[in-house]
Amino acid sequence: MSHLLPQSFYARDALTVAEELLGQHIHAGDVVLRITEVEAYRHPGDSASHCRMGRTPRNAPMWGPPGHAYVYLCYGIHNLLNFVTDREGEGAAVLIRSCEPVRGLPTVLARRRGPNAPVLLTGPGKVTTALAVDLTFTGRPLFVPGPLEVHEGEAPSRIARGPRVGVGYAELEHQRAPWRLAIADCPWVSQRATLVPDGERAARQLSRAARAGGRSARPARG
DNA sequence: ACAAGGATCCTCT
DNA sequence: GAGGATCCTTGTT
Repeated sequence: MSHLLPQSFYARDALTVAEELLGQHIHAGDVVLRITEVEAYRHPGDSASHCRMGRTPRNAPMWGPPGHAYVYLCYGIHNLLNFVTDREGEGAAVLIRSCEPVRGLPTVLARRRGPNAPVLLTGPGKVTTALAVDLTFTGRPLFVPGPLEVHEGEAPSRIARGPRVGVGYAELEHQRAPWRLAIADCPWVSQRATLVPDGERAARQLSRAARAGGRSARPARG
């Protein structure tokens, strides 16, 4: 028996919700996926967010009450799944980027085209394909019984952070913000090279300084 | 009404 | 590592 996350879970800052979404389970029909990688799109003033231009018909769910899905079409091809956070009237959400299969693997494989193996669920377009989530899911609540639910899963032992992917159009500050979060040392994560596990940033700076012969280490990035 | 470009994925070199 | 697929949203004329 698993437990639906309440709407209050989502009624917080997107970065906090993103962190706590890692390890939780998405239920859609017979498929259950464990969330392994997310990105926070924050309110206010996040120039990488779809809400950067204010309220529009497409991003309306992001401004609505928390705990609802926001699904949009990316590059004319992929449906990307977000969970709305913060309060009604604030445009913020968490993008679900990667998952680990928990149940319904045959269904997931049947929905998939292309190679399987480690890239099966690493990337936001693949997650929606596996869940059969499309644009009709936008605005739907996640905290009541229905076709798309989020349940309590297993919290990760360690988290890694890095810059968000594909936001080159944003201001530098928001390109670099470490608002992509993933379960550390988890194979079900995309673009792992740019992620740093919590607690290792200081260690990396030290070793970099050592390699540079103790001379001027460059200032930390981000 | 028009043009531009995108929170990606896959294939091929 | 580069490019094409593919179409909707958005801002501009």
